[in-house]
Amino acid sequence: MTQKEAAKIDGRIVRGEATREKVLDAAERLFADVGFDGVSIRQIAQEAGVTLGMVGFHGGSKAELFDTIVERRVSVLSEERRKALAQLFAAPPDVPTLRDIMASYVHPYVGMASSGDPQWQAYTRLIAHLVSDERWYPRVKDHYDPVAREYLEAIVRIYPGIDRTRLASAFVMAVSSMLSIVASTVRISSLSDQRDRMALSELENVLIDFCSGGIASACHIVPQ
Amino acid sequence: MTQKEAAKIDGRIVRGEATREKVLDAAERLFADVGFDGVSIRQIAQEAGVTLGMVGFHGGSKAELFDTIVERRVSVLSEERRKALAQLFAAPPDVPTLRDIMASYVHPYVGMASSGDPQWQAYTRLIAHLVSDERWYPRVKDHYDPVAREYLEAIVRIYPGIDRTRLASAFVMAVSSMLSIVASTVRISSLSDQRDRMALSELENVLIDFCSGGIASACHIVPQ
DNA sequence: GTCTATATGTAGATAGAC
DNA sequence: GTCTATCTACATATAGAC
Repeated sequence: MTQKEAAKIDGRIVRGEATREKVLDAAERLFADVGFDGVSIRQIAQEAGVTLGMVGFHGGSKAELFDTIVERRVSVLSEERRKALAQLFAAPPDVPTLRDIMASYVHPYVGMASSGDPQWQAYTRLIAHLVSDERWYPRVKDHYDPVAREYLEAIVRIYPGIDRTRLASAFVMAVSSMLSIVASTVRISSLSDQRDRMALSELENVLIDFCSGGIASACHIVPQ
Repeated sequence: MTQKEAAKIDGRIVRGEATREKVLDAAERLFADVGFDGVSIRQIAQEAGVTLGMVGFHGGSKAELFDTIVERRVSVLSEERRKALAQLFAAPPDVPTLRDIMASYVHPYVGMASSGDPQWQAYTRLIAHLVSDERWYPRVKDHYDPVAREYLEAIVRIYPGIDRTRLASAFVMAVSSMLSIVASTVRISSLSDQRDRMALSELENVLIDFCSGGIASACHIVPQ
């Protein structure tokens, strides 16, 4: 019996899924605003429009709830990036530039943030909290590291003589600036009108120039 | 009557100052580890080795305590940066490079972090939390913005035709990467031995290359 | 699946003795 | 200046009725 058939038969299951999503979405928004410790489960319940018990039932403990929220976004983003990177190397005669590679890393993230989906916007703010959090950073790091390593190797393929230690450090710096600028831009634009969504798209080019130029400079490479 | 004379006459005043410092230092370390909401006043009291009432007496409310901790570092750092920037422009025939300017912004911060003072190390981790925090960021922003503006104007003086909007964005990106990389490096090295303190000094050059190269690239400038 | 009620602990802040 | 004791509110988590 498929899930869909089950949903047909028993209305409570679909209602349950809807409730679960309301809980996760509300928690994502609140965690994004004030971080893990700044939010109470009661606030999440109120934001989601459900009772306190429902948060525990669908989300488990507060920490489990947080983990769930992070994990459901990671795979989507990693998939986008892998596809973008593969596409760059798909046409053998054309060698992608460092800027191309960084653009393919940055663009999916900015794309999610500027898609208009308030949940993805919340997620970018949530992630920005995590990079300075000793408790959660190791976990998200494990999720994002595999793809980041693929990007480092792609850069090494183009610049075989590159200093790998410097490259790794510079890449972390680039990611930090991306997370921070997107989160703060989203934070500002989510308070105002449509016009500001353009700002993020324009900022994307500045960000990509900054990241690729910064890495090139840090690794003593002549971008070409 | 000077404070010192008062201290001589009444021993409680010096003891009180010492207690106050213990409270502020302990709070700084704990806020750095887990952020504002992750710490209880009781934990601060225990870390400082004082009673709960003492934290309230010397630190005021939790928010006031936090403000005090941030403010006592800002002036020191801003002073260092202003001195460094003025020195760059002190010898009129020599025009400082963009890299020189960014180095004079980054170096004081890295210097405090790598000085070995655990309180300055804690502060760098604390600041890293704030940039993604809606409640505190506006306040520290007000503290740091004046000096940042002086740096932007210094860069404009060297590159009069520069795109100021791009420059401002790129500068924020550079600062973000600095805050993040210093905090995470300090976090790692504070758990291990002296040898790792070298790492931050070496990383400083990579960071300065990254920031200046990134800004140059984002502003379509040819660094020279 | 959903709700109410509650068990159990901890939060920030302060009053009052010394 | 310092300590103890306590007020009031809110936290997480779950048991049990529906």
